[in-house]
Amino acid sequence: MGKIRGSAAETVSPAGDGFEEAPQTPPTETLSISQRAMRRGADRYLEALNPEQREAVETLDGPLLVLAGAGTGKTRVLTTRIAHLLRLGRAHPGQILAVTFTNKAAREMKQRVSELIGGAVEGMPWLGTFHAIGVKILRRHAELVDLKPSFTVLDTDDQIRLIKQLLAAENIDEKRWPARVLASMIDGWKNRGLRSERVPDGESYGFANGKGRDLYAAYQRRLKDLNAVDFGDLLLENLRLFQDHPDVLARYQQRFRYMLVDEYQDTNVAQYLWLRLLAQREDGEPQNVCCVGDDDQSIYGWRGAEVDNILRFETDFPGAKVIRLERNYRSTAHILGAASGLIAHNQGRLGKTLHTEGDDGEKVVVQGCWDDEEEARVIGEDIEQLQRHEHALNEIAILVRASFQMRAFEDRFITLGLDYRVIGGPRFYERQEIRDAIAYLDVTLNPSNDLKFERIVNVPRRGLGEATLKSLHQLARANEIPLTQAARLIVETEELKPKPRRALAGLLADFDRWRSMVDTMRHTELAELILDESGYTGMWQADRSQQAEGRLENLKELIRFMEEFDTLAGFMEHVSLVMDAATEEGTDRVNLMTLHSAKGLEFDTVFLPGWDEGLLPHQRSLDEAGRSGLEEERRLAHVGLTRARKNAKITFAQNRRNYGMWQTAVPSRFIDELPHEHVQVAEDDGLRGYGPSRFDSEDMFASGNYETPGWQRARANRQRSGGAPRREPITIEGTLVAASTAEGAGLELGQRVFHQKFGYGRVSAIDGNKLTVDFEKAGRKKVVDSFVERV
DNA sequence: TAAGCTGAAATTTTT
DNA sequence: TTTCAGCTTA
Repeated sequence: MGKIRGSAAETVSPAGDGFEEAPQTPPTETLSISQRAMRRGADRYLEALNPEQREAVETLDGPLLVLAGAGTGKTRVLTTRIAHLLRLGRAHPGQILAVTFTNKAAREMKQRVSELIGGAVEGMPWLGTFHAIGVKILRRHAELVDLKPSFTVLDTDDQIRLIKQLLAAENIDEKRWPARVLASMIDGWKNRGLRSERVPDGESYGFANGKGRDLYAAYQRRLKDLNAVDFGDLLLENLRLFQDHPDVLARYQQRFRYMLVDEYQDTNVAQYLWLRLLAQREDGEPQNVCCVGDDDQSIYGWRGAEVDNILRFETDFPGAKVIRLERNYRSTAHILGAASGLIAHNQGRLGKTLHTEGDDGEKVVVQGCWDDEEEARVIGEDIEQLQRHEHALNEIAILVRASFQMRAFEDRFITLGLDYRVIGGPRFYERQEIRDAIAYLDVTLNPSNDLKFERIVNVPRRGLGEATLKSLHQLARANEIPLTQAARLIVETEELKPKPRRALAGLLADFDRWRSMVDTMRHTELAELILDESGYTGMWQADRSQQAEGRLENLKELIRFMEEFDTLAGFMEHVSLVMDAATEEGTDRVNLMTLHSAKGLEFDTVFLPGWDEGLLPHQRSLDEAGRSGLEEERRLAHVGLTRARKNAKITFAQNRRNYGMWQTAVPSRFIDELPHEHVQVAEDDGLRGYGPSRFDSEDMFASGNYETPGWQRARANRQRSGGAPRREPITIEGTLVAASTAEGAGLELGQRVFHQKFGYGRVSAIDGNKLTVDFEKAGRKKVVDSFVERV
């Protein structure tokens, strides 16, 4: 994982080592002896802040919005503020509510607070993600919302499986109305704080001709039956709890004397409502709520985040103070200038002007490429160049808009032997083997968890297929009992054939045995035993596919992770909410990730490939959300640029393969929105022109309309290597040893081919690497083999 | 039950 | 083009 760095002004020593007396503190008599003793540590941490940061830390009463631009020390303000509250004795750790979006952010905040206050205060119980805090509150009052305190939190897989069952029960064609579509609709409604009865008609009609709302309601009923909630419910049920039980709400309002919210621009409606309920005090006490965010970094609108929440803050919280952090400690003036100039094109923003006192640095480089392969090649070469100048690979990142872009880079880096790591992707907990393992553990503890039982009943294969499961379901539904119980009954009957019957009985006996060991055996050992005896480990050991080894490794990692908990139940409680991908650090590698997952990170050098119209901004964003979509894409571009400390390079490709079809791409409009004074257009150094580019000009540029600006640029930058796409020229340490020939490319007379300019056609003559092709639309043309693809 | 086939879809991702 | 899910066939 790329390191999250603090701002450049990271010079604070852990508080507690200073001797200065605090300049302004509350009356000493209100503090305990230990607090007074702690206070001798003084306010050195405040002196390390700039005036705006300091104001944000010291404005303790009333609503406060801190607009913290990229690299302006946002996390430091939040953590210092918490430390300050504690140091002044304004609140006990248990009276501060601090919410983040990710576990990572929560962990980091804990870490930094405890560094600031010298580790003297035990962990803050109410510092965590919205969801983690939501679970905590919900467990305490579960009965008030028709749940048992032991409720389980469903993951996405379980959700889908459950919805599939509902659709089947309603005889809804899953092809036309896929379960995942309904799942994401329900998710969207929950993000907006909507319970089924309040789903608007129009939206209800969006699924299965008006069954949307009813299915949502049925889904919720099933959840209650299962004593389960999904992620969205964690907040929604909190809202219900607070709304229906004002006394409970009042207790939390009084408890949380100070509230802090990180990444406020990412909050959705439900989270916003939740915060408002907690902050809205009727007893006349001030609403000490401090939200920190940056409207220019709001990039999660598509999953329910409402930029409006941050834009509306002053209306929502009358008398709110707004403090802008605009002093950037991260990037050079050129990078900042480019980013600021770009984001200034957005309309709906509160407006900030980032500035730095640092060097101008290098201008942002822009370079056009022929296609994505060349893009990868150019960037690969740049990286090798940087490497020769001892630039750490860890400090280089390639930020792409969509993950399919990564492939070209991975291919290239593998050929170059350049170490890289991919950040993001499927998270640890989401991996199949991890979910399977957890399902085994879950059923061991909780035999009535039907969804988990179904998941693993035939993994590894035990001959318990569709037919068996169907009988089980029938019996379970008829008697309203969990599947495992139905299984117990059914093995006593003649209903199943001997084979499945024996298999099922065996599995039940296994679970019983494992369950009997829960209290006596160490939970990590038990987990290993279960995975072993169930045949699950064996299944992957027998699997000779490439990924099998990694999966076994992940299972071991899971056991290691369990060590951090005392009991199996304790582990299960947290596993769905608090398990991140374990990213190795340590080795020096180039970082490859999406723009989304780059938020919050920073690197010396950042490459931003794929600034093509349609990719960034993404076409789908434009289609679905119009101007606000465009603005979110622009913010994404802005996030990308502001990740760079020293160097940023933007590239675009003139040809991109979209689902197999070559398409001519146009440079992103964002490129032309960058201020000229901060940008340098890369010149072709002529060194890269190997391969067919030496001799294909006569064909490529002799005829036809090649005078468009795009083609002119393409010509200026032409560095195409030999070989049809996906077929690298054979090189030994960069020396071309075998250029493509028509024969080598497997072309023969009559072969149907595709050309990005002329379309489809058939080869009518071959002369070395030059082909004569009869194109279906463009007629007979002479082209170089490397410009066509076999189809 | 399991491999092979066919057709549709194809951003971004956290909890 | 690739991937993946669901369906068909051995």
